[in-house]
Amino acid sequence: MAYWLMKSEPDVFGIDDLERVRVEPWEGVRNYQARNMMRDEMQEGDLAFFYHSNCKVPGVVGIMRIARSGYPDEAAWDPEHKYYDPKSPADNPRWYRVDVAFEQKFERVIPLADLKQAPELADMPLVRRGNRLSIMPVSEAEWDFILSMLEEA
DNA sequence: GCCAACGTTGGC
DNA sequence: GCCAACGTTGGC
Repeated sequence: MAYWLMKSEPDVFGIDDLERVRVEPWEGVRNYQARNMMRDEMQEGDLAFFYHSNCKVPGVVGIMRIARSGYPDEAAWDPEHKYYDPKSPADNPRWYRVDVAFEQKFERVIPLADLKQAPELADMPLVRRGNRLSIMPVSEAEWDFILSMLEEA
């Protein structure tokens, strides 16, 4: 089983939204690196940190589970849709999504500022300057370390 | 709201 | 195939 981290803006879709709907297609990813991970690597049963970006306190806010591995992002086919992409025809889909299921909302946010301070996490794309990758793999050691940060004051 | 960093587009 | 211009991301 693999671990991941997935970013979303809470104003658009946050952990509370996921808790309410329980399962949600993670649509609208329009970056090839992230696409490849969803299409080729994410497996049902994998766990992912839910990360809030572009908000007052960016950070890790909970855990979700991959409920369905990669399949074409149908939003790309709908001209009315925000995520429509005419270059992604139905017979040759360019964009993919996975379904995610709510697992857990943390008692508190683990702020990006704290993640940046931990030498154990220095290799994560998340803490590297200028990195905009919205989906990234997390090693088991990084996963465990981030969870351990919850215990701290 | 600002702006640095990055990915994508499109002219050539 | 290069690279400047542009749009987007996302922290601050």
